[in-house]
Amino acid sequence: MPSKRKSKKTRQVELTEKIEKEPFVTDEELSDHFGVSIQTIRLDRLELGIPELRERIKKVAQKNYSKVISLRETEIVGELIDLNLNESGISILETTIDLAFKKTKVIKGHHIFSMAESLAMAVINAKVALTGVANMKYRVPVLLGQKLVAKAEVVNQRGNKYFVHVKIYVKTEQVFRGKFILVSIGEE
Amino acid sequence: MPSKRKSKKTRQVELTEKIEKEPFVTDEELSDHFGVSIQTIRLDRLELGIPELRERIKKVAQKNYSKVISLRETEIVGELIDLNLNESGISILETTIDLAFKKTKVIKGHHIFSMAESLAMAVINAKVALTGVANMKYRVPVLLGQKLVAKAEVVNQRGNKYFVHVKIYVKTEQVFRGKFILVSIGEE
DNA sequence: CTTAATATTAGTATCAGGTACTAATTTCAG
DNA sequence: CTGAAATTAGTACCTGATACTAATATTAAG
Repeated sequence: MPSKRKSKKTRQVELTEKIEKEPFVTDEELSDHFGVSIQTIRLDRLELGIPELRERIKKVAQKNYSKVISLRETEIVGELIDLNLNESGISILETTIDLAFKKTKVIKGHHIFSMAESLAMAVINAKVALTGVANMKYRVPVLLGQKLVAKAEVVNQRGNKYFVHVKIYVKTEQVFRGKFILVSIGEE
Repeated sequence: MPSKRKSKKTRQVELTEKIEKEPFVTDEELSDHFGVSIQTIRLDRLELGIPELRERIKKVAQKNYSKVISLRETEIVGELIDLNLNESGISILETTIDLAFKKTKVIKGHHIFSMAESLAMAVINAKVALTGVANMKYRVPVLLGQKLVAKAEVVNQRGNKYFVHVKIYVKTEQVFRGKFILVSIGEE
């Protein structure tokens, strides 16, 4: 007869899932939920290498805090690895689960777009640049785990308008191309 | 002679700013930084109504945790207010400071793009849709505070390919148009 | 049934980063 | 010089833990 109380293994699997889903749960709540003592929960966490509540909260906070910074402060998606102002630039982006559709593992289009747009803006030597017009094509879907390399070239400049072409590759295959017209904004 | 140590008022202003910028700082670090005792820091926080470190971390975590959910779970940017599957859809988006360049108050292009893309996907009656090709134009910059109305129309369907036009307006002025080709993905 | 191994529970000391409170000391302005 | 404001000190207590020891319960095997 299987005991009412679940086996250690089952409990640990469920515990992992539960904490994954609800990172803000305390050991005490877990102990209630699984009907075991708090010490058992702690032994489980120890065995499974799951950090304590406060550490989990901190992780969530820091992860998203830095994400906010990387999107809002630096305003560039991906890592800038080469830059010749007003000429060209290269950035790379390791695609993570964050950027993909959960079911298909296909990277969402707007992240690819953001990568291209932010690189285009980075190569322009102006305090603030604004996407005026973008004409773009996605060619093949990008899958989770693929490393994206974006190359931007300034092809023309007229007054405060810059024409920038951005191509994104996975290895040698082009997965995206876009033409950006960026307008630099004065200090007024 | 102005004293080396800043006045209470100055300290409290700087303290507020510092915690605003670095929410992960402890009272002890603050006490070092300002050259006052830890008790003074605590009195300051009490007077200013600034919660303790752990509460601050929790807030950051919860705020961003829910943001992540709203972006990853619902997977639609803006609020869907009308939907005729495989025909048309309308969504609205109130532009907030989050979406804008801090200096110019111009809404970043990729948010507008995301709004259009996600609406285009929403109107397709398929489990998962993927942006295959998008051809788009930004027409006028969108400013912080303007309400965006996106209208999507399915103009054609061939097999698993859907052709969707999305136009985004501020009041009666069109600010964006895009043609999306979406490909529905099977269950395999 | 007994025994050994495994799993669980109990209990204690300790920690970080605080709150809440009381009291002493320092600073400064009038 | 004096009194109010500001600062510092110190204590007890809180939560959600870790780290560790020890006792008890459960289970599986012989």
